[in-house]
Amino acid sequence: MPRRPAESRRTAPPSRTTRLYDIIRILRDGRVHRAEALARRFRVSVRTLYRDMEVLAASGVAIEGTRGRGYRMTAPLTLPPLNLSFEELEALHLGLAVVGEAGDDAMRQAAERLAARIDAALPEDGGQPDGPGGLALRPFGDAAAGTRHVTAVRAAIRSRQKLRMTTEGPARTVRPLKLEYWGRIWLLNCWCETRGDFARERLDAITALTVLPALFVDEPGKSLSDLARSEIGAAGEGG
Amino acid sequence: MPRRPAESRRTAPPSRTTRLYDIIRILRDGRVHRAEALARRFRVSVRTLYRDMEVLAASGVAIEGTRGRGYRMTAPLTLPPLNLSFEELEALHLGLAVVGEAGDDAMRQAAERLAARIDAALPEDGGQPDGPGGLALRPFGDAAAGTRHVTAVRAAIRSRQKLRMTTEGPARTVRPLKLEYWGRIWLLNCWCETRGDFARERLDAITALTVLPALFVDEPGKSLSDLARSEIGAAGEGG
DNA sequence: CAACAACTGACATGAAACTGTCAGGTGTCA
DNA sequence: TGACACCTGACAGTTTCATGTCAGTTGTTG
Repeated sequence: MPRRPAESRRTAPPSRTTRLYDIIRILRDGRVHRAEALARRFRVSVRTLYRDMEVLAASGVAIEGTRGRGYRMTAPLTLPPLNLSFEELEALHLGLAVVGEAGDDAMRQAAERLAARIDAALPEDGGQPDGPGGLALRPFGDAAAGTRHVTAVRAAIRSRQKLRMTTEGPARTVRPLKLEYWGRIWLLNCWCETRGDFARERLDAITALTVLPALFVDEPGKSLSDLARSEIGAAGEGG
Repeated sequence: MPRRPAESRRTAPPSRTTRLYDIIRILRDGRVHRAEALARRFRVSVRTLYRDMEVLAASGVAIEGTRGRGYRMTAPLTLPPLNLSFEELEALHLGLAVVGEAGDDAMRQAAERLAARIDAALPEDGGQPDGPGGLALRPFGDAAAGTRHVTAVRAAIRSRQKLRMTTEGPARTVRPLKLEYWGRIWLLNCWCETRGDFARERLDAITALTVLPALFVDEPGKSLSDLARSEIGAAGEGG
């Protein structure tokens, strides 16, 4: 059967794809729509309209149908498929983790929901997701535990407040100097008052953290620039 | 023509959808692959392989083909289409704005790039995007300006540090009490020492902000609970 | 400049998808 | 409890899509 030229689509019944997009546009008004009315509007059977709704739902469009009532869209915003570098994924994850800790209730819940859904959308085994469009990558996992303290630590660095922290040993008092980020792991560089030496602590290993009211000032041999010098010395020796 | 039962797919040539997913899996190694080799591997013609690449690219998969060389994937991570509530979009945007301000250089750049691309992916006019899967909604706009001070203000609230701020009048010293979030606008509820009264300031209106070392304690009539009582009183009178 | 490999349109064929019809089941609401 | 409207499987007929073939174009690299 010879294919109709594209311009005849204006008078031909619309393709299924076109109809699906049009259904989305209509539903975006947030109102309830009955399948029979939509079917009539697109001049298809109600069975076809039910098939359409099934396909849209399977494609990830947030549609909900209720017996005795009709269809409505539950999330009117849709991001298209996004290709991310690893850095962008980390930024996305970190940003949602920060909002998940620091935002007000509604914002925190929204951030947590979104992070969970992004996590679910990126399964670890690379398996094919149920619906079309998805791709498999790696999960967010427990990285939120590592970001839990970022906000507090960063603020303490800025306001030069000492920290009392526990990792696996006894609690220690430290002067937080700088944060580093190594792909999913945050490292705190600090002067440890308890041990009298510089230390590097992974934030995800901190089990208890208290921001102390005590402030600190730079002292010779214990500042960020001293840390940098000791690193340069160590790097020089190492080769 | 009777439809083959699903289980016979295991011995039948794979469906196009399966092949497309398999192509993505292969390309994810980051290496260059020639179309002829992929075609041989999937036992299809090279023309079909070229059609597949066109469909994958149109679906948002980050593939690039170079004449004389082959195909490779340029962004190995892909988020599928995500349906977002307005709150989730705000959380996403806020999270990226925070990382864009607070992250280290690589993280900040990644956050800014991603926010820009999300912004671009949600055009204002609600038009149908070029490829399948995407939907149009509203742009991010300039909300980052309003989030610039969130981190500092929140930390000041927690550590009970006074703030010196300028909006459109002269600089004022305030005691930050609580932050509220009203869909893209952050409001700071505070006791204004300069004016001797409670005040509500929009964070995006703050042009200069300094976190003072001075701390404050609750005083009768000037605390968060006093603010709540004054709000209840006003609400009671109003209706 | 030649080799390499991406890239594209047109056509015919067979397979797959879409559609309407039919019959029947199910949850919500007043 | 009845009205309402969602929901689903099976079947047959129609339409669309995927594919291979063919011929030709184009950009990159050494």
